[in-house]
Amino acid sequence: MSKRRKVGNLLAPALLATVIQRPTHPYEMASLLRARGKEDDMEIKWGSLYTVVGNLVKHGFLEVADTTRRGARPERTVYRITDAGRAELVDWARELVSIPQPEHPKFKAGLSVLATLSPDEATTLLRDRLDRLEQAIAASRASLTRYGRDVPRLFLVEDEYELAVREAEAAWVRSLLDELASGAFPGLAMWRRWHATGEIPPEMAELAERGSVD
Amino acid sequence: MSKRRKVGNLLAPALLATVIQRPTHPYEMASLLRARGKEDDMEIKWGSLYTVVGNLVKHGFLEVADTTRRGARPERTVYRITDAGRAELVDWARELVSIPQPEHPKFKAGLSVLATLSPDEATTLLRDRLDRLEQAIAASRASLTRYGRDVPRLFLVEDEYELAVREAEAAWVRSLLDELASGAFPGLAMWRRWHATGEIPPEMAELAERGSVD
DNA sequence: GGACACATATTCGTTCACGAGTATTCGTTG
DNA sequence: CAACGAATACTCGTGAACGAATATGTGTCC
Repeated sequence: MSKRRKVGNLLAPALLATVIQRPTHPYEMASLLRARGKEDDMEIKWGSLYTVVGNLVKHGFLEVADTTRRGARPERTVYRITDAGRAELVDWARELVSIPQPEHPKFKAGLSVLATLSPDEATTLLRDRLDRLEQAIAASRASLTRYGRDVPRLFLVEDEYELAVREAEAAWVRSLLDELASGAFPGLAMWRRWHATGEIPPEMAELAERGSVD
Repeated sequence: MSKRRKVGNLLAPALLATVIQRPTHPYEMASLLRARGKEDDMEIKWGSLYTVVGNLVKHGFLEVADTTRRGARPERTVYRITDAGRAELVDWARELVSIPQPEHPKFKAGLSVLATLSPDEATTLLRDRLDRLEQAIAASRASLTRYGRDVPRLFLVEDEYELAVREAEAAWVRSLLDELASGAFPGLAMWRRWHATGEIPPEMAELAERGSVD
């Protein structure tokens, strides 16, 4: 499938896209990213920053342009992008945009063990999530409007995308909650009985053994 | 925020949820998960499986129940869940369900470097993505209907969730494509000119320096 | 009946991500 | 003008994640 990259960390394309504008030192790359509101995108980890820059250099995507010192502060190494780096950035961008990848959000992991909770508790927790989601959505919408005033739309698409996805999630949770509240959720009675008595319902017994070894 | 777990890997709750049914050896945990169609959820990595089980043991969430051998095959170690393990599973499930976490899908990383591509190429690539998304959605829908025949809805919620999110993504991409095709996308002319001439448009010059150091 | 693919079951070594620490300087507030 | 918090700039060690290798068992197709 998608050929495996020499440098795999998703911080890398963001860094390349920063350095492509002009040579920079690592700390400034992070600072520029942050100023553009990508902190949420990338959650910049200081530990990774220097490792990733190092790897980019090792594979010829960046090269040292200069080293300077201001006062007694640690020395700065300023990096410049190479032709290979430009090529890698464009190629990677193409791949990221055009090929949907299976994602593994935490919520999915949570849903896949939802059965460990009782239906009543699940309902309460889902309601909590919905509240939090709605708050996050409102905040995100507000911040988009604010940024929208002086940042071109082109640099806000990721945030618009995220907002759209979060809204879809909220809608889905809402509809699940409806089914749980109204009792329309199929198998709800079984689920409830199972948690009340602790007995594995016959409908599930055979199911649980699927994939056994031996 | 969410207190940091002794064992952080999201494979862990899935494993605990498997072992809670009856004692099992690692390979069988994976095999059971796979049979339940969680392979996509978790993308089981053989390398991680044994590390994670080991860590679960180290922190007292699992304990050795038995070791057996069949023929000349490697020895199996069968694990059993502990009370601490049960508590951890439930607590973790609660957290995963009720607290939305910032996610970092690859597409978002792609969108955040979308400007490195020309508007025309971006359009083509987004169309590719939409095609692939639609195929994935159709496949996912088909598999849900098939499973739905004999697996209770409760064990398919993650897949329903994923489907809903993918559909939202497709809708969002579609609407972005419309704006690009019709020319309604704000700043499209600027974006196009910039890629044609290579000159940084004045609207962006000041923007690009935001967050500079010094 | 022999060959080949697929399943069983795990170990090991390497790479990589990242948290936490460090040391200086700047800006601000009382 | 002193003091303190924030920003600057990076280093290092730990531990987790994973790829790849290993080796036998089992089913099946001709």
